Amino acid sequence: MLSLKKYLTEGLLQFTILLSLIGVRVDVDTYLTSQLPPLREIILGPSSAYTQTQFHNLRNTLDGYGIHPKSIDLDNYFTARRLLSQVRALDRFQVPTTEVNAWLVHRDPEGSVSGSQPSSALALESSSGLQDVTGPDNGVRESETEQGFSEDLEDLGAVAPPVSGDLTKEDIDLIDILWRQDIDLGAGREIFDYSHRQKEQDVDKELQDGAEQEDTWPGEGAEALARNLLVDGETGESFPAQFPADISSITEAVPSESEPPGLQNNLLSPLLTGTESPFDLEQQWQDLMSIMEMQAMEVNTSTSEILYNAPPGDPLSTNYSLAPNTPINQNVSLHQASLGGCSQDFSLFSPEVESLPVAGSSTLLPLAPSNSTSLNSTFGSTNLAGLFFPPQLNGTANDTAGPELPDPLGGLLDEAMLDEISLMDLAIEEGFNPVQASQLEEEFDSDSGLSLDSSHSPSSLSSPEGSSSSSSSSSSSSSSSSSASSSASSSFSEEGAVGYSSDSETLDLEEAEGAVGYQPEYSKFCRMSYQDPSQLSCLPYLEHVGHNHTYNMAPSALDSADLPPPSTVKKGSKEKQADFLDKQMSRDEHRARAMKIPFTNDKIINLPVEEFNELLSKYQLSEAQLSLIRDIRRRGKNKMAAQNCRKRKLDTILNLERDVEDLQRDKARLLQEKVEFLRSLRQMKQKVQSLYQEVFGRLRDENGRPYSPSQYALQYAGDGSVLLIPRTLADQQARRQERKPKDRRK
DNA sequence: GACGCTTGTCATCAC
DNA sequence: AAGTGATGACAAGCG
Repeated sequence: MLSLKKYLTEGLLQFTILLSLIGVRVDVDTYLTSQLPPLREIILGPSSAYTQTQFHNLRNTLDGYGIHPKSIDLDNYFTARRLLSQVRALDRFQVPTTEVNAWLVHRDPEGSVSGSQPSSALALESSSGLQDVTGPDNGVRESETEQGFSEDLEDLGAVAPPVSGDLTKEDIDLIDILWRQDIDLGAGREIFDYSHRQKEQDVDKELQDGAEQEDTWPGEGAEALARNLLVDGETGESFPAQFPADISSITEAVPSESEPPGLQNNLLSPLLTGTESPFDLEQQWQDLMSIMEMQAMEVNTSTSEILYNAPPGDPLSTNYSLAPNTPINQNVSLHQASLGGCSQDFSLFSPEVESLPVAGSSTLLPLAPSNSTSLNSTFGSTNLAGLFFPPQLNGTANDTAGPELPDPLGGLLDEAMLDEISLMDLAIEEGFNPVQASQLEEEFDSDSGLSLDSSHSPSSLSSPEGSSSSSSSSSSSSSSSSSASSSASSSFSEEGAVGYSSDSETLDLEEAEGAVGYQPEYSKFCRMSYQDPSQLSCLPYLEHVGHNHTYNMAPSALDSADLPPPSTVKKGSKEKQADFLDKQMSRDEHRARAMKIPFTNDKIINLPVEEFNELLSKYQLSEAQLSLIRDIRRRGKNKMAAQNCRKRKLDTILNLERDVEDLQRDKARLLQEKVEFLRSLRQMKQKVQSLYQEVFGRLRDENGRPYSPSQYALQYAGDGSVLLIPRTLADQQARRQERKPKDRRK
């Protein structure tokens, strides 16, 4: 029951706070279901701050500082509050440039070529990809680099503005507004959902239309070959184009004339699979990507400039575009495929080209959601094969041609890609990618504070008040002093709960001042005074001037009984001072004086039980006196406990606020990562498409005529072979394969 | 005088 | 069982 109650109270409280801070639309369930312990703790967490026991444990076990959790560090306390406004100022969608730099550093290794070659970012790919492919003489690395660059530009809208092209200005504005709201509220993927759902519907329609278009496509090759073999138009040699199992290239075609055209094990090329689901997925991605791109550019100018606008400095896109490109020039070759030097003709009969207003040079356009039916459907399966099977130029004039077909591994990769995609979407929707969890921790190591409790944040470990410590950077003095004081609090008698043995200083002070107040409080106020304008609080006799509203109200009864009215006695300065001091005394102090308690309230409150009892035994005290002493002790301890409790509450709120900020930062970062992933994916698809077109266009039948794209399609088998099969058969297989992932998801 | 904030205090629970 | 801490609730005081 206890744990349940705590869960309810703490969980609800924190949950509510989170919701209020981050926005109603926060999908807390995702965090709850998230397998990140810190997140769970944020919501349900054994609340470090509210659950004292676990709070202690966390401190002791995780912090390693051994600071007593109950110690009140008013330095941190007030520092945190003072800096709260500053922290709030940061509570907005921000992707610090440092983060971007971090990405660059992290991703450099991935795309070493791209990262190290700033100029590459500017390269345009567009149609150059095909040109590069057709030009075997081109330097492998250079050509590929340029290709990747051109793709980048195309991605940016120069060649193929996929989604933005469909959006009207009003749409863009609306999206932008929604996006801003999303950012402010810390939520908003609904926006994307909504948008891409609409897009999805549109895409479905388009897909259907496109399918019809494709069906009615006039076939140039005319006769439907019963064979799925590649035939050299010149030699008449039939052969199946084969890809090496290692996926890295299209190996020499293995002559297998006996191979029936309908090898069911062969998987349809992503280019040829004209099914809806992949298309939808692709469409959604592109929609989302375009939206986020616009958003990213507006939300974070610097980031957007780095990521999108500055071609030379676009490390991400460069990386992604180049990485796949690098391997492109290897091993891929369709031997025996009759090129006939008509590599440029393929665009004329290529279904993709014809069906789409995209020429061979503008192969990127097919990606436009509006009309890229065949392409979208083909690439719809989101095949990353391009990464692994980049187009390669063989260097040899003929066979190379190099064309690599979209995906040698065909459906295998398609499924894998679907999984990957789903995982990515899931991660993004949930705000966290399990795979990136560790990365997130690294990125936000110091200030991440993904966890609710300060104990998770190294920076917050330095002191009981994680928030204050985390924000202590603004005032180094405060941080140092606070941490030092908190760490030393156990040795001092400042914290009544911690150090009961009141030091001589306290006693002296009290004796000098006539048992005024509690030394612990004086120490606290003095410590906080360095940043508090009212440094007078350092002076014990001024403590209550501005803060204590209760103790300066001396009980009239007691006062009258014990202390003569000021007006009736001397009216000298001493009397005024005494009167002033009296007003500074707490009610309990007045009572103690009235009852002639022989020792100070501080002793009464802060002495350990044993010493306290020993002290009582030394005096002959009446029952009333004993009762008062016990009440004073109880109230005094409770007073400090209340202070601790309130401080913990504030800390908890501050920590939650910081956590929200961190989560928002993470979300923004993940969204940008997603944008980059989508961008690279689109580039790869474009590349694969162009390669497919090129390969297909170079194929010739026995008569030396090109195959009709409407009637034939290239198909990839699991063993890496590439087959030319009738389009109808390819479509059937494509549909079949698309059902698999769907079913599997269910 | 109402209002918000701070602080102290009480009651209660849990350890 | 007593002592103590934690915490919600309330009240008083102040600006």
